[in-house]
Amino acid sequence: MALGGATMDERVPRDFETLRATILERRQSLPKRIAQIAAYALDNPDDIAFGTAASIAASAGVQPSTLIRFAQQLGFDGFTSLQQVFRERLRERNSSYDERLAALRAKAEEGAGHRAIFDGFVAAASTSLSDISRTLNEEHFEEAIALLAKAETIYVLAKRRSYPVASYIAYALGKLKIRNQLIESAAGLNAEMIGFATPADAVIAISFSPYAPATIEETRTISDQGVPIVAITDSSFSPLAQFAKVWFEVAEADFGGFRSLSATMALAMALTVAVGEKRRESGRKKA
Amino acid sequence: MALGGATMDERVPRDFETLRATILERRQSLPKRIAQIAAYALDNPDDIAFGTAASIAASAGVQPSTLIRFAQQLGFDGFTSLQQVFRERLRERNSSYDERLAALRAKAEEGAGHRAIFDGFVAAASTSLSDISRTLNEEHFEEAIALLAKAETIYVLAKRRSYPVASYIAYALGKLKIRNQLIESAAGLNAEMIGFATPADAVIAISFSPYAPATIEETRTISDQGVPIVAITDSSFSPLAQFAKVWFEVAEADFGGFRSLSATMALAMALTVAVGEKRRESGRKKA
DNA sequence: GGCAATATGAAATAATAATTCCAATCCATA
DNA sequence: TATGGATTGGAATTATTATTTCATATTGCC
Repeated sequence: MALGGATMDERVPRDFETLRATILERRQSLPKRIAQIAAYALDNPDDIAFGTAASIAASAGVQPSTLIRFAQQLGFDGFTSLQQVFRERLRERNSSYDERLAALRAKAEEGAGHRAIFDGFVAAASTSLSDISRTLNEEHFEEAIALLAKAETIYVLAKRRSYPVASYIAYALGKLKIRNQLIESAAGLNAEMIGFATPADAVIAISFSPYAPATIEETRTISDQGVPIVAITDSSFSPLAQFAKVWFEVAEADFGGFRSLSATMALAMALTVAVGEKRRESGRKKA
Repeated sequence: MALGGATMDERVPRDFETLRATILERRQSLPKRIAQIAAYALDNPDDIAFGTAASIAASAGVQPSTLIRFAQQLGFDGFTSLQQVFRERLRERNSSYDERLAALRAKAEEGAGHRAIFDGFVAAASTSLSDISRTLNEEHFEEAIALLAKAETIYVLAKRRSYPVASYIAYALGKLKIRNQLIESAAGLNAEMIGFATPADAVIAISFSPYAPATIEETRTISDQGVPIVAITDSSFSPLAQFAKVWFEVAEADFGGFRSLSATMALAMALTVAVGEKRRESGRKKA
């Protein structure tokens, strides 16, 4: 009996894109282990290009024979010829990458197409990141961590453009099992929520110009209750700064009227994880 | 008597640039055939990376044994270890940030202060950005824009980790006066909201592994209603991909267990703004 | 031009890696 | 729940590839 493999009409994918398309098309019908190696192949194409059948199989958690069966199902006569496709891809990419990049730059500069918009946002994000990594005040950073680490509940306060950052902070704090409360306006009960905060808690408030009046108001209120505040904002003249124990000035580059959030996000994540770390440490000390 | 090779003080070049320099420096003193293979190696580094000793030797017009002698003269113990340097070079071109990230991770793990955590998040974000800017499929990008631009209402669907992106998209679409609906679960009315979508609308669905079951379910439902879907996800094997008209694969680097969102954010913003642009264009044409 | 040291070619050998084969397991179907 | 077919794991086999060896050629030096 013939193997499924090389019947007459079978087209063997010669280039990576075709191969990729073929795999995706068939993935529903692939057996479990074969599907596993298929996913691994598309996710780590470089490993396929460089590894040996045994090493790749081990990384993907299957037997070498499965890897060969996978190749054969696709119409190749063995692993070696499948590997050629992955190698070819690397060669082509590297040889033409510089040229392609140059072409893209030229196109973007003459303002053609939507790619320029994408490149603009990527550039804005990169700029913001390198900016914040240069200017971050480490003392403030440590202070903020200390302040947040000893809070009973961390309140997270942000509206409009800053809201995505707040929701990611809330998500991350939750994952780290740190009690937190995101102040959202859905039910119009913000004032009540805020009322529960005490000086034993802490607040992360985020707001950029034009500052959402609600954020300012709520920050003022919560500050009056004696709750310490860590603020992330875009200028030392920000109305948030006056209420905050510690504040960070983050300059985000903008493109097409929308400012990047990447620097703020990076800072927010670093704060969150560092607070988690600090809590683990002091928890250990106490125990 | 010993071969010239491995005397005590000999430093074996570990990276391509050092190797290259070493070869150029010694080339005067190399015997004829060795010089021949040396020249070939520098001119066709990709061949060295992927070929077999026999095939390379044939292309360069020498014997395999010469190739091995060449490697040994440089201090390697054989062709195989020389070849590693050429392969490493190809890999590094793709991911030069990866090493830096790995180093930062190690540093953060051995408790080297909170600054390392911050640097880690910045590095993860930069890596993700440079990655997506290299791999974005422009055709898919244009398709997605076209599809979203002609939608009556754009539904935005994401949970948990992806939710911040969704909320930013909703914010930006609102600013651009594009009708949109963020599918949130607050009131438990998702099913009803989704029910309103028609084939004249469109969906942006975002989900990363581990895929929130609710997102998958809702995407399936809305897809069954014939609403075209643009998906942003992290692997072509993502369950979202099968429902989507167009999908983007975004590989976000992670740090401390939290993946960056910067690439996804940049893509999301670019999509949003490009859709706004496209609408203005076609609006003008009609008027 | 002769001698020694070095370099080269070609085939033999050793090492490594791909592939095949068969028994065990899983899965769907009656 | 029994049965047949497909799938999988793991070792045995085969193929490929790197390396070594040794005889031969070349080069530089006296």
